[in-house]
Amino acid sequence: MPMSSGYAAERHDAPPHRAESTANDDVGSDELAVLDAIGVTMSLGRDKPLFCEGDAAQSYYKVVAGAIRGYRLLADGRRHITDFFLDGDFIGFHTLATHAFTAETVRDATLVRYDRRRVDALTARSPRISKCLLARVCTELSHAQTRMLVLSRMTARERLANFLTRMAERDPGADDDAITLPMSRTDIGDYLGLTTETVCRAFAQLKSAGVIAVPLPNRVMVLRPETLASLAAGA
Amino acid sequence: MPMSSGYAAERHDAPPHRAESTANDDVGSDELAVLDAIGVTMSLGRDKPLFCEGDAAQSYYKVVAGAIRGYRLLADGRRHITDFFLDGDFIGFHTLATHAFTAETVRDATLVRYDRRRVDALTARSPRISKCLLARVCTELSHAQTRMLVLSRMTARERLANFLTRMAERDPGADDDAITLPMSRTDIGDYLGLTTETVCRAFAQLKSAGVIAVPLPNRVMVLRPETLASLAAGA
DNA sequence: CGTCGCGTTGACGTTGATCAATAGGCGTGG
DNA sequence: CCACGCCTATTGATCAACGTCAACGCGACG
Repeated sequence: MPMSSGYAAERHDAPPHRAESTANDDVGSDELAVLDAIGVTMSLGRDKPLFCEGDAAQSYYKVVAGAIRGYRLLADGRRHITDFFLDGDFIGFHTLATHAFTAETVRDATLVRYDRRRVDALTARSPRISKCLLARVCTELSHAQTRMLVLSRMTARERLANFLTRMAERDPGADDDAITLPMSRTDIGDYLGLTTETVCRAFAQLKSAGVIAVPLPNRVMVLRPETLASLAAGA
Repeated sequence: MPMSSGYAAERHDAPPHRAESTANDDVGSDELAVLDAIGVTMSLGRDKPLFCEGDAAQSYYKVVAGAIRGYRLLADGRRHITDFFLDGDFIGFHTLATHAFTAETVRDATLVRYDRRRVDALTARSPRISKCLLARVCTELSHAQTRMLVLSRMTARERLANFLTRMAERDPGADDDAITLPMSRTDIGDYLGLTTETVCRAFAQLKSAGVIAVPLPNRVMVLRPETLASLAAGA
């Protein structure tokens, strides 16, 4: 029976990013070092496309600064944001012939771009790197399964709590209880399967319950981490 | 702009299973052949566990006959079925140290069980196999992203249409328009993020619209494939 | 023949979506 | 510096989809 306490919904998701410093096998940093020789740095303004769903994959990316959203659309415009990519995250490394989602900047961003052929040549030759790559994709798959549980079975409040918890884990802020959100309420809604208004109301509920404070729309202070965590886990 | 016609929601998901015969690189069948030497066949009755979420992963499986559900639970019992595994599907091959979900039989099933260490030894030595494995996991990830879009943005009717379309693709039945559903309405609901009752009503809607016929609860005839497909794509 | 499990349908409640209006920040131009 | 316009966030009122609770049908099985 899967009944561990605490942050149940995430307990199989080792932080998929910034794992370089803590991974039990230290392959991550090696991968990084090798890739750095290939990468080219670039900058983009807000809402600029990196690539489109269905495009032939020619490059991989790493986020240096800023934020990227990856999303899919239905024919009538309904959108789901698959994931946000923040500082240090890799984009598109698990790609078959074509990209599975569209990626664009949420705000001004600096990225490193890697030529796909050169990376693939490296990974094909090194079992070490390809093992690391496989582990990353597996982690992402586990994360996607967690997100499916969130999207299919959690209330708006729980989804937002889950999102905030995850952002807190990823946020570089020194404080564990202060989160900076680079994306809009609409983006958060499309990430959580909700509308902008419902996201706002969920924020309002968490505020009035004293769980968080929101001094600025993109700034969240966590006042009661345990309450937030148990909401995030669906308890 | 990702705007291709037809089955939009799935257009990046090459059939993740039974791809052995049609894959552009024929690595899949080789992987199969090598593994067959390791596997041990076993049979199970209905609702029997294969492994639990969080268990240390000791075996991988392939479904020979029957159906398996993989699911996750929230603390209060809310369930989401991550995926169904049908004839020919592999289970658990993309696993880190522990299983990311619980797996159990939906009905009587025959499986092949592979010792994890022996498989890992094989894959570690063969770039060919590990490349195939990576491709499979990437395909599954793309599929999971499609499911997130379905769960977050589609109506009950569209979700069911999507599910039926996918089952029709996977179903071994000679007829393209006859689907056998091995799982209960509750299972379908937990797969689609709906309740049993809503699944029933969605079936009723598709029936009264003349899109499908349901001579038996577990038997679905597709009367208007185009209508079903456009619903499944969210058009 | 009775019971059990599952599917189905109906009545009603609740959550979140939709539609609409207001507020607030921020940049631009007067 | 202030006025204006634009964009995003927020709040309110209403609506619809889906969930909940309950009853019933029906086949399987003892």
